[in-house]
Order: sequence, then structure tokens, then C-alpha cells
Amino acid sequence: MVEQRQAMPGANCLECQLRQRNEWHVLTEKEIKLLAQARKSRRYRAGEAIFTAGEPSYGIYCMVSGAAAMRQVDAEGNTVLIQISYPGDTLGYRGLLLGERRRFSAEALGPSRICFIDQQVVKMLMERNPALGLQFLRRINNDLDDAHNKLVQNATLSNRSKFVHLLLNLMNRHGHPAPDGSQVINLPISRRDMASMIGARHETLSRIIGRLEEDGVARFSGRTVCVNRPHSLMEEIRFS
Amino acid sequence: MVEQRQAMPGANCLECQLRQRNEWHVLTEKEIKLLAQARKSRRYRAGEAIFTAGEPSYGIYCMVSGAAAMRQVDAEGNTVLIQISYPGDTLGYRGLLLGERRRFSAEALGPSRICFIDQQVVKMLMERNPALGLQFLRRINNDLDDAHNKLVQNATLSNRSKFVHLLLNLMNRHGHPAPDGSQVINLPISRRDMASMIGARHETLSRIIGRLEEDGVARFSGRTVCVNRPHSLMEEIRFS
DNA sequence: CGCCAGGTTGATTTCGCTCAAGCAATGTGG
DNA sequence: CCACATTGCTTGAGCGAAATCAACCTGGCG
Repeated sequence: MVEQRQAMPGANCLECQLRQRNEWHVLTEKEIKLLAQARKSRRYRAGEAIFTAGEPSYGIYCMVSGAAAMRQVDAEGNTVLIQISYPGDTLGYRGLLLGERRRFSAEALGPSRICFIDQQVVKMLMERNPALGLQFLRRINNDLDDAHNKLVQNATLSNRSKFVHLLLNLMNRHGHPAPDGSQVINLPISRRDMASMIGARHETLSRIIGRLEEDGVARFSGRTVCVNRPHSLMEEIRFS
Repeated sequence: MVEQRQAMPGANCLECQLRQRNEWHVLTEKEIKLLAQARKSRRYRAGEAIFTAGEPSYGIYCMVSGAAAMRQVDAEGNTVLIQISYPGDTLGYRGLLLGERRRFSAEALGPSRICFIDQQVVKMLMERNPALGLQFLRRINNDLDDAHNKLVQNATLSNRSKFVHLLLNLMNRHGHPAPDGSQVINLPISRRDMASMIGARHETLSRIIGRLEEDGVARFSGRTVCVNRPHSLMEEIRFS
């Protein structure tokens, strides 16, 4: 019975293995119980919205399984994929901590399970345990660092280089090693989204993919990618 | 005597008018006295380094007068100007709060006066007054928002549009209205730096400036810009 | 079955980068 | 004071990369 609960993340915060790897690991057992009592877990279908830009922040979300995309839309209606969140990641802490409206949208990329924790509960926990606030600070700091690194990437690299960088990141998350030493990736997002992530048109990305196949770097088929020699990707980003 | 101290920012935190507009305004009078006792004020010459990427974080800095540039350097040695800081802004809080090394460099853009507050003092103040930590959280959150907005800008806009956006931002900070309704800007940074901010080569920026002059939008002469009709700039960024 | 979103491919044009030369302002050592 | 290097900026020519416009394919899905 106990084993069963441990094997089912999202059922109870106390036994949730993911907690060890995110902001909540600084909480005491008593505080965790409060968290477990207040959190609501629910499933999302692929493409379902978690929250939308402009709406108030009611609380924060904790990814249990699946993946989620954060999208930002600019004045002209262009939508850009900012980040992908994975199990253990906390979502929507920004608007919450400041009591602001959502500045971007979040959407489930596939079937996902996500816990929701109400604003009041988070505030209460942060007052009881100041280390929690520091954890969020650390988290937001890393996000800012990522954003700055992407800024210099966008400023200096070619579209091809940017895409290779993206592909390497996706490989780290979604890659499975094949017996012959190659890596097989199941892409969680569409090509349009990948194009938006590197700031290119989707037609351009299509051509870049074609050239990568010509050069024997990788083979693309739908959302499945096979990177022949992962090292060749690493080397590619050394030049330009 | 008291008036004289009020008229001289950087001499004493208690009378510093800038404090009303930054993170420190949540401190009690007693805490401000601690701050005033610990802070060291000093002048910087134009171009002088405040801190450099890779070095440890000894404390944080508070701009009193002048302006400072935050620069990030990527693997290829390209340097990108990330942000400009102005009087009242706090500098270098990121590395400090996490006890990390500096991830970017900061440098005075002109003759500036900047206060330094030691790491230990900040930690002590944050423990005494939890609201201070929340202020830094708010600050870092806004920075992250700026970075995300720049990301979608870089992804979707042309170099010309990006430069017009930059010019509008600089106008808000450095513009002076002329009697004929035009705005005169004294640029704080070189064209190379402006080019890096929009992710373009400096030659390209030079051509963009030429085209803006052809179109009668603005006149450039050294570091002085005259925007004929500020409204025309606003309108320009509506299309494309 | 037709419709539609997502993806590919082609033709054409525009934009921005590279390489290169030249120029003005500033600094420097003799 | 001059010859000289240095730095920041501009301008030109040529080229390559990427955007645009368009046609077409493909696999769901009502």
C-alpha cells in the first residue's frame, strides 16, 4: 500500500519523489502536510491550457508528469515559445509572488498531471519558512540567466547554430541512446514551435533540417529524430 | 547644512532621495543607519570597470549618479550590452544573493558615483527585514520580464524596428524636448554597443541610421540625436 | 468525402553580413 | 610641432542567408 503511493507521484506530496529536486525540499514534514492537504492534482489533455496571458494569478502549479510549454505573444500576434517545463518544475510562480496578472500562457504539450497550490497557501508557507522564498529567488535567477544567454545567442549565432543548440537541449531531455551509439529523440513540440524558439520562419527551419540530413548529421521523420553521432553536433557549435 | 546634505546624494543614505525609488525604501530608520554606516561611496571615471565576469561577488552596488552598462561575453568573444543602469538602480544583486561568481561585467558609462554595500551587511539586513528580500524578488522579476520581451522582439522584428524601439527607450531616459516639439537625445553609448543591443553588426546599424535620416525621422550627429517628430517613431513600430 | 493544420519545396526578393577602404578625432612618442 | 598609430564611424561592393509568396503534399478528423 505504501509502496503503491510512492510509485504514484501526484497522489501525495509527502511521498512525491519529485519534491527532492525542486523548491519544496526545504519544507519541514509538518509544512509538507499542509501542502499536501491544500494541493489539487488534475490531468490535462494534450494542448489543454493551464493558464492564459492576462488572467489573474490564482496560485502556482507543480508538474508531476508530462510537459508544458510557456508561450508569449507580442503585439503583432506572433507567438513565441519561451520555455518547456518538466516534472518537478514549478510553474507560474512569477505572477503569483507579485500578485500580478499572467504575462504569458502555459499549455500542456501532451497528457500531463499537474498539481495546483492556492495563492494563500504559498504565502502562508513562505511566511512560516523563509528558505522557501530564497528557493524561488534561486529559481528565478536561473531563469534570468537562461534568458540572457539566449539573448546573446540570438544576437550572434546563425539560425543553423541556434537550431543545433536547441536540438542538443532537447536531446538531453528526450533522447534515448540506441545500440549503435546514436541518439533517438521524440520531439515534444511542432516544427513551428521550434522555429519560433530560434526566431526563424517555419519554412527556414524546414530547409535547415533538410541540410542537416544532407550533411548526415541527423535523420528527421515526423517528431522522431535520430542523431547519428552526437559528438558531431557538439563539434558543429564550436565554429560560428 | 542639512539642505546641503540633502542636495548631495551618496553622502548619506538617510537623506538620499533615490532611496525612495528603489529596494531600500522598505527599511526602517534604524536599518538605514546600519546601511549608511556600512556603505562606501566612490567615484568612477568613464569606462572604469565596476566588476568583471568571473570574479566573486563581494557585495552589491547602488547607482548614485551617472550610468553603468552590463555586458555579457559569449564563447566566441562577442560582447553584448544587456542593460543600462541609472541612479537609484541596484547593481549586482544576482550573484550576491546566490553567493555565485559574477556572470557579467559592469562598467561606468560616464563619470559616476556608486555606493558599495558589503555582502555581510546585505545578508544581515535581509534577515532583519524580510520585506527587503521580496523587493529584490520583485526587481529580478521585472528584469526577467524585460529579457523575455527582448527575446520575442529579437525573434520577430527587423533590425530597423528593433533599433527604433531602442531609440524610444533611450529617448525616455535621455531625451530633452526642444522648443519646436522635437526631442534631442544625448546617447550614453557608442554605436557599436547599440548595434550589439539589437543583435546587428555596427556597419548595419550605420546604414539603418542613414536610412532613418533619409526618411526624415531623425538626424544623427556624433552622440547627439534629434528626433523630428517623436510621434512618427511611435507610428513606425506599429507596422512590421 | 472534403476540409484543415502541419509540413515540405520552389522561385524570387530583401535583408543583413563580410570584407575592404577611407575618414575624422584623439592620443602618443620623438 | 609633426609623424604615426588607434579608435569609432561611414560607405561601397558582393554574396549568402533568410523572408516572402506560393503551390503542393500528407495525415487526421468531422
